[in-house]
Amino acid sequence: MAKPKFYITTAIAYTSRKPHIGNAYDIVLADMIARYKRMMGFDVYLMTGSDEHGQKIEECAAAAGVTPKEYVDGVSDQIKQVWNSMNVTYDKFIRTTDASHEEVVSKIFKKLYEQGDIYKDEYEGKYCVPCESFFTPSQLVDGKCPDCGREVTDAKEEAYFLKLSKYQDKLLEYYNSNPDFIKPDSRRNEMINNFLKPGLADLCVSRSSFKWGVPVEFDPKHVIYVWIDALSNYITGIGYNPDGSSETFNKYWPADLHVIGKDIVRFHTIYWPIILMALGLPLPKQVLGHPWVLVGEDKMSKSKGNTIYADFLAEIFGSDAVRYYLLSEISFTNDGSITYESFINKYNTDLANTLGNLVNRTVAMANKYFGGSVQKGSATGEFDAELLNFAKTTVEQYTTAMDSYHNADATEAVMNFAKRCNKYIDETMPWALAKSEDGAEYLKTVLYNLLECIRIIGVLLTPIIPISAAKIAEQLNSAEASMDFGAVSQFNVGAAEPLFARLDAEKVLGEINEKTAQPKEPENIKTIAQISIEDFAKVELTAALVTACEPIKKAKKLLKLTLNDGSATPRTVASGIANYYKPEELIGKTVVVVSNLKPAVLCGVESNGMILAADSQGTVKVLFLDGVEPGSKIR
RNA sequence: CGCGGGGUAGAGCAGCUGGUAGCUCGUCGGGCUCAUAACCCGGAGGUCGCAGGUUCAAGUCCUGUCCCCGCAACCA
Repeated sequence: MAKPKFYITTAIAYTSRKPHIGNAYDIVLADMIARYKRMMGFDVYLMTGSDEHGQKIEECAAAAGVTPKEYVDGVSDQIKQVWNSMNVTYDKFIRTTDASHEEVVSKIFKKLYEQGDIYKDEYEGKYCVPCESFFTPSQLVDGKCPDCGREVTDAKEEAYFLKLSKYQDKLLEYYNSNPDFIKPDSRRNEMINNFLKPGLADLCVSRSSFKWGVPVEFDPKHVIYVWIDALSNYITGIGYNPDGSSETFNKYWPADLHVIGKDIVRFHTIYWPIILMALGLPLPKQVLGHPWVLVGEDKMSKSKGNTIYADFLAEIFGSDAVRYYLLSEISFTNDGSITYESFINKYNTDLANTLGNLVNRTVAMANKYFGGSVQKGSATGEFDAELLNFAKTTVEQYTTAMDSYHNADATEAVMNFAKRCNKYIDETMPWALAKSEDGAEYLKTVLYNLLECIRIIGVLLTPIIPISAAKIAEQLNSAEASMDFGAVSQFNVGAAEPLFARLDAEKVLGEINEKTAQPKEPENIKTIAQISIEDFAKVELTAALVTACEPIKKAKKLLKLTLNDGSATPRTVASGIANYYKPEELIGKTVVVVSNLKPAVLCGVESNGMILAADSQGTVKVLFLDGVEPGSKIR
């Protein structure tokens, strides 16, 4: 019988910058699953890749002074390099700039258009004439163009839309008949309650505000937007073609699992299935929205300067250690966190002490007492049964956890087993047996039991830490892949080599500090275009006394301020400083207000102007004036 | 406002269908010496956010409430 197939994908990484360890978690997790499935006899196809189109790329490229293509070539290589540093085994790395991908995306778009699932309509938005750009109201900065800061006008632009509404009921049906479609369950509820129940609005699937993308073939001033372009990689990468797909496609589609971050669950469980339904293709069987890797308590971000890169860690600790950390620390539903300290700590306790030391002491004893050659002895002891039972239970727990992608639980089960083995050594005291007259026979049994258990541990760890698992097999001199105790009856072990050397935390942290302490990057003060004095004169700044201040109920970040700006009528201003100031701290103070700012409605409150404040070291400081008459002009 | 997830020993977390509260690290004490100052055992430390309720019995179910984190809508 042919092997059952298993097609698994990761999210494709966006090529705006080098991926951090959170992005790398995606591929590590997928690789672990892929390796596990292969071990369990599946014919696995793992696809990953990079998402390389879009306005942001265009901007990044311009900033770097290269063409978009040159830019994405560079970042795409970086992505591969990071992926490779994690020792992952993908079958294909697709790039959305691959000619084969672009061609099929273009065809998909055309097909959907021709069958009426995509239609042309007008997209209403705000338009900035000098920038020739459209923005949604939420993209605007201060009600103005986010790029140049100039006024925007209401305008319409033609664009293409995908009929999501048409497939909504069908999608809900799919959810209902496939309760495991979205994992974890909480994400599924979120999709149903937040998006499906309220009803889906048709999705705008083209842009004309930038050029870097796949052009709409029959209307080339439009470019196909990320939804159809990026999501389609899962089928184009294995050879889908509306005019006739490849054998690979026919064999592997539908995907058995899309591994993605929790932030993009919506795209994969609503837009993507609908695109597929429109194409008449079967839907993926499951989407796994994994949690995030936080640095300490924070989301990783370049602006916070707390980015940690997988390849950097791998350089210092080795790829297995990084894989181990990610796969044991990030649970199924909750975000995990990483710091260098916790990394070193986990490395020492789990990998060096529990696992490495177990292997080392056992192999050393096998060599010392039996010259490396060990088979089961005829004597047995009181502690054996429990150990063997533990082995069996561990395998069960492990496979259950792995089958449902609970990697942290699986890892923990294996580590507990290693601990149990360490305990067994203390219970049986092999060194004492070696000294006693009649202990030799049982000593043999003890070491045999340990070696078999370690062999199983190695097998179980193969998908998680493949290199170390191979080293274990090498030291035991056994390639047996069975998870059953007793599959090997005779060992001829090699020399004992430490698997993981213990780390001196202080020393390593010091080294890391040295390496990460970069020559201070030129301050990220955004250099925006210079303005003339006339431009500045357009801004009216006025001193104003805060006469009242209260939180805005619906808002989290906003305070509503009532100001005396010297005029007869009180001025109301909303300000996003609720996290930094209490209302009573502001009342009675004099602040600087941009008084000729166009009014805007925020959370139901009309705001007339904005208060000046400084972003400083992650907090916000409002500019206060002392002893200035309300209404005074500021220049 | 809404949606999702949390609030359990010093820190980080498990606790599924209700029945003596567990794990890892840290800490204190003991043991062992095969091993990578590793390994094993034991102690201390929690009124399981708060308040009610159901029950013979509740972190575990119900109601209310407070706080935290994400998503979404607003950081003018």
